[in-house]
Amino acid sequence: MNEELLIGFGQHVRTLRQKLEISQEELAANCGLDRTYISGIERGKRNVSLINIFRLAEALGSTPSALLDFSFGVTNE
Amino acid sequence: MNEELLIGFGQHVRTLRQKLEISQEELAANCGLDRTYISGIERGKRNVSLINIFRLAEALGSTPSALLDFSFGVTNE
DNA sequence: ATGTGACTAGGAGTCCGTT
DNA sequence: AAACGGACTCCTAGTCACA
Repeated sequence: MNEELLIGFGQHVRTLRQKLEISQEELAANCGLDRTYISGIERGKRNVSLINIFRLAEALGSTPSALLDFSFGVTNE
Repeated sequence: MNEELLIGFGQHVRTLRQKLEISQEELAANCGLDRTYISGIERGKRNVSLINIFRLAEALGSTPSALLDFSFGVTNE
């Protein structure tokens, strides 16, 4: 299911952010996005688009490719 | 700039599709998207969202991570 | 410092067609 | 087979007040 995918992505973003020991607010500032938007992403409520994936990756000191490299419960048949 | 990013992504999609020797129409059918939408993506006119990146990756016999692993002219900065 | 619901504008994505 | 356009629906980007 798609929901799982967004949640998996969000958790991955959160993990990377916490590794940097920065708040959602700081991350938001670093990539020019809104704090509540970051919150929505980490909770899997947002279907982020390509451009914002690149922005996030940069702000997280990672790469877009690495940002999509996560496992998620493939409830999908 | 963002435009370069979308174009880079689009070219990468096109390359992968041509390796499979399938048409845009076939790719569209394989990932449940519209033919004209695929065309737009390959031309760098579309800012694809996360869920569709995953769908494209699957239909291309690749991974989302690999799909974002391309270089693009960083006209940025 | 974060979660959440609601909101508008604009873009994602579809469907018709022509070149 | 693919580029491109118009018109359409619905969702995402981005922001707000508030829990």
